[in-house]
Amino acid sequence: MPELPEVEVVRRGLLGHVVGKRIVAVEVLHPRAVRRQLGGAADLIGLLAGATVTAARRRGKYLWLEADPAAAADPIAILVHLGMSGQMLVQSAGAVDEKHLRIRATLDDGTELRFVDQRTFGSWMVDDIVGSVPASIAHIAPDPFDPGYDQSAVVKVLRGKHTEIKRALLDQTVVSGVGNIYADEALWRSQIHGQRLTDKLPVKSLRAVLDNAAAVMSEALDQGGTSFDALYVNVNGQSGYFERSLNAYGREGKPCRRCGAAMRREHFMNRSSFSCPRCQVRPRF
DNA sequence: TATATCTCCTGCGGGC
DNA sequence: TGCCCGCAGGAGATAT
Repeated sequence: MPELPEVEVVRRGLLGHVVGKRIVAVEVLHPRAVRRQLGGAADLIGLLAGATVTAARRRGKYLWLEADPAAAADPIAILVHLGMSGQMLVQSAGAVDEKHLRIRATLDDGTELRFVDQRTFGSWMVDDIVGSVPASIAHIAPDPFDPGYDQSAVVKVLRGKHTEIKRALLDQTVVSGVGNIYADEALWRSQIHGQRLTDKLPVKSLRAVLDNAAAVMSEALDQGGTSFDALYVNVNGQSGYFERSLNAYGREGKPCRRCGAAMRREHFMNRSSFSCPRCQVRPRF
């Protein structure tokens, strides 16, 4: 599942393959892939035709390509969210279409930028850039690798909330980039159960969770991201290796790598959470 | 206003 | 073999 490290791997790939290229044509093969575009597929196609990509940027799990439109105007952002299964692939013209190909952008060097998305949670949209980010993600908080990230400010927000720490970690308006996998990893490293309340946790613990979230995502990035199957790949279709380094996620019943206790799995927010019953004591309410 | 829950979607695996 | 069901989960919409 693409979280910050996986999106960053994709962004870096796009830097080398797409930036500097002009979009010759765009084809939308599934309406859900452009559901965030107010004018629909025709609008997106019209805005992108002839645009030249000038940069590839990211905030949290959102990725965008900055582009100069064909008609003289302000730069636009091609805002991309990979959802659960989105892939941005650079393919040569004539390559066989992927089964779940949703959008095809043909570039002026003959290659194609393809958006492939099995579960259709991902999307593309064209957006205005306000300040330094697309307008529609202005509410998304900086991620731990953003120059504008301020851990003290995040701790202050957490202390002002009355909610569970894992829920807060997944709230992209508090700190962005963290998803279910890295939230579990950060909490395991911090020896804190995800149901502990943010306003009851000491500042030291909140800082530790945020530090560990940044550390685990940094390590994952170094290994090309986390892949469990073919649903996450870089622009060349290759998978990352961080899955081998996970200490919590997906390890139900296996011994905790710190104390040896059997790892548990709990249902939380309609998804699974993995933790150590000995190192991460569940709070009593 | 803040927090919690529901919904969208597809493919896979397990059970019958 | 084929059908049904649960599961995976990001984020916006809706409910409390």
